Amino acid sequence: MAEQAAGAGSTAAPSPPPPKKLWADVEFGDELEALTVTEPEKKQQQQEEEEDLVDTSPAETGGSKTLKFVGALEAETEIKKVVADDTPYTSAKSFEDLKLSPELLQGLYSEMKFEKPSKIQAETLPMIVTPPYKNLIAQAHNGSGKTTCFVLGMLSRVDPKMKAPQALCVCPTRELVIQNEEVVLRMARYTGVTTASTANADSNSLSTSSSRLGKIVDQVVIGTPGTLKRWMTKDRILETKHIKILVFDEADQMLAQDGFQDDSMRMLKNIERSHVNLQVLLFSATFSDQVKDFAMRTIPRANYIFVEKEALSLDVIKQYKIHCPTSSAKIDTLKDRIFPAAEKLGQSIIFVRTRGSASELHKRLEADGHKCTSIQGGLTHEERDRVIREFRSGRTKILIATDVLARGFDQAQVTLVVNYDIPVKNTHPYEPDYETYLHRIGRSGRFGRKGAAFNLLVNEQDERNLRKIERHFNKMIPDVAWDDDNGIEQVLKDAGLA
DNA sequence: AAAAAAC
Repeated sequence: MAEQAAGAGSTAAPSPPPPKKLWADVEFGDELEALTVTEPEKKQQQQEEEEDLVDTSPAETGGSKTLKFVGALEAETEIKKVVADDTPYTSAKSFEDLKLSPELLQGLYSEMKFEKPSKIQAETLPMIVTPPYKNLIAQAHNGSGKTTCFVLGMLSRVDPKMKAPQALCVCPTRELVIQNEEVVLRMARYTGVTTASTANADSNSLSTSSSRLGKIVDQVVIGTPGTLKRWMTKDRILETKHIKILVFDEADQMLAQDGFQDDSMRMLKNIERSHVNLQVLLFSATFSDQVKDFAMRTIPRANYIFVEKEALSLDVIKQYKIHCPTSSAKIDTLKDRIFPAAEKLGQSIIFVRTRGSASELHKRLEADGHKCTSIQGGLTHEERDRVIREFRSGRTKILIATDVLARGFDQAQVTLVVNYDIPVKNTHPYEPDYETYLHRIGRSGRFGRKGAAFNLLVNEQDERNLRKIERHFNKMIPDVAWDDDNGIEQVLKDAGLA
């Protein structure tokens, strides 16, 4: 792709080029998030009243130690918002409320086609863009518009005239880096802000980034932890002294001990050394209690927004379990029952546990004449990019993936997720991985669209793990018979998909 | 006893 050939240095967009279609004809769901306002009028009024109450209430004293509880904004979704001090925030009813630059507003309206802030945007954006630019830990449902929150946060704070990195966004996968960079580039279209990303750098095989480039002059830098760390330390091409805002996307994974905690902490410390008031933003759909504790200790004096875990398993995604007597019944169920129904619907992602099973399942399905592709971390970057490009364009309907794609991947056409393997932690014995489960099924049903998820169970351990998942989210997951194709058709009809 | 990044 042309933009990759440009390398890590500059994907500059000073004057608006003719609208270029990214990812072929596929739109990012983000475009829709601000348009879909499902919130009933009454509820919104109620919310505004609560906000007003908060804003007019006498300021409490006591400094940063006393957290002020703002209250459940919306009883049904159990959102808990707490501000770290007495800064009054009013939720943004329009993007104009945020005092953004005209260029940025133009990007929001004419490029992104946004009309008004989504719910999470209305709540978090004032916290992000209002001085004194406090830290924020924010949890919001899958597909509710988190990306826009932190991208707008970064863009509203950088100075296009200063040719140095001022905003840094760290993501867990290459695919997410690319996706987020696309959003930044589109939103920044009229601002003159440029971006650098680790994905551009390492897909270019001409040379390594360090030998080819001088210091990065782009205002917004997006990347995966390993390369970013190298850019800061060994290569010394990423200057951190002007960075004002640091974003962790999929923050719970970035801070998890078995995730990227070490890299993230090192980067944070590295940047903080030269910053008195670095603004740190954490965004994710999930925060396990353990990671939540760690995040709140690590990012002190932060505003935060959390959602009860029960409220996260969205009812828009219909979930089912299918008991399969044997492993071969599992693959038959996939081929003979699920695929015929799925192919009519849109696109599907089949999640498996290991790299090996991803390519093995891919081979077996292909040998049986099923058109599909697979992606996992063992592929080369070029192969990964190609697979994603084909899926984005709609040329492939069925994508087999490891958890490389479990989080953040935003493709509106995905209507069906299959957990060919139930997500488990790497513990003795396997425990279900609740967060990964939620992220996986959240690849479907983006922005209030319909979606369905099938869990294939083959042994007692699978059964146990799914029961635990049901209990954890306090959600009954109904059965479908493995050998009854009418059953699956019927269920998809119930889900509003067939 | 995995996956993600990257050495």
